[in-house]
Amino acid sequence: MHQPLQMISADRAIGVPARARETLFMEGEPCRSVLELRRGLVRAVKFSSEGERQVMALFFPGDVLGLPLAQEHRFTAEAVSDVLYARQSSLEWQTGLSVCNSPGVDSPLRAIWQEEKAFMDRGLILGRGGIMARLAAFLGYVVRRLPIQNEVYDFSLPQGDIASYLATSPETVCRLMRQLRERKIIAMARKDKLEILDAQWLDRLAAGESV
Amino acid sequence: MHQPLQMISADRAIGVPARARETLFMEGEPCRSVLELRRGLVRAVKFSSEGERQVMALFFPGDVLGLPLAQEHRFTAEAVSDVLYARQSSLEWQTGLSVCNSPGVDSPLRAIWQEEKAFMDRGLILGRGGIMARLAAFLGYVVRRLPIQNEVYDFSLPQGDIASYLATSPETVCRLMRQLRERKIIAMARKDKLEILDAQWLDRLAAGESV
DNA sequence: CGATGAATTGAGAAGCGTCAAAGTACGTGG
DNA sequence: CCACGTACTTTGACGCTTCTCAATTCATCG
Repeated sequence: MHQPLQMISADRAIGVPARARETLFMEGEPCRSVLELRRGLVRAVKFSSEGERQVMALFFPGDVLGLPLAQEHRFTAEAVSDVLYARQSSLEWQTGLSVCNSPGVDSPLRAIWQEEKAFMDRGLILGRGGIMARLAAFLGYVVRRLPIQNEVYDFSLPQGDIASYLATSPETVCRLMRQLRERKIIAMARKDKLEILDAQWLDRLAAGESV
Repeated sequence: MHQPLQMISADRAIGVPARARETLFMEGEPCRSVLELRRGLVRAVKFSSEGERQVMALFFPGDVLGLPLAQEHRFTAEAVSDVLYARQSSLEWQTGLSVCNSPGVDSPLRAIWQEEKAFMDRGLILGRGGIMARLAAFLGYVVRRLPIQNEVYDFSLPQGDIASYLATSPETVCRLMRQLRERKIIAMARKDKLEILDAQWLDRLAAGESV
């Protein structure tokens, strides 16, 4: 199932590869290393006490995840698509904390904030009334973080994950996406290609206007 | 409106008082001090880009909030009830970071994680289907963090705040709370006193069983 | 070329939001 | 001490949104 990675050293620059749906680290596991995502999407997953699975956050190229704020990882990280990432030892990272009391903070604190923000962003999105508002806000959010290639975004994110992230059902996600397509607000030439045709309209939907 | 606080020094031990609904710090304001809550409840509020208000997290006695992960505060902190808190200079706190690379981590990192967790907990609650599940999970959560006095919790939290936290309407919160009272799952002798009569049942509701 | 998981679509029912109005608690000022 | 204003809670009625279930089509991979 999960193809074993060959742990070639000296890929600090290039990055370690992982296949779609592979688990990068698991909740509860001791924090051994910090990951910096280079390519692809990673989802943070948590299981509520009753065992229900939830996508709590998404991480994009450039993001750092798995910071050792506690002894153990606070969530499970899974590759959504095929990814490339770099690893750093947690201890190494922690020693980096000592050197950051300079006023120009571009330090580990920034990384912590960036990781935390991913979770807070979901809260902000889930707080909206109406699933269309959530979806529109979500698309706006994702698009701001996704690498763009001539107007088209690489959107290889299963609708099941979107549904879980938005706390709704896959069917609803599908129907609302179709609406957005029919109204020419977005376009999807392929299932994994996203284009925003009318960003303003999307914003208005995110604001809760039914239009 | 906001009674000016007299900034008596040497209340590091006792704590500074603030009245209900007072703003402790505002989003965007530069991080000057870190707060440690001693008594009462504080809510973290954010305004979505369209100006809609959201309660993103709650802080309980013992919690630390306002950590300078960035230059500016990432949310607005408001006293829900009358509160007592201690202040520490942000710079002082930051220098504390340097001294924490020991393995026994009971350091600033723990405080960061605790603050972040408040936001993540909301995400976990909002992820559930059915508002009753959310409310039940919320009550279970709150109760685990609230100081108890012989079986009865001090629950001075307006339903409007609960509604905002749960991303629902105040009316729905009211109706569901009444259901819980009628089913003898909770009891509220007064509006600000909460008692859990059947914790197991509450858990089942939180798990999504309609029962 | 089948097999597996994801996306799609429809129909029906229930949950929940909205609007409107009245009731309650609490602090403030006369 | 009472009257009033403000903020919060409660309740009802109505209708849309969204979930659930089920069936079909579509993609991807072996």
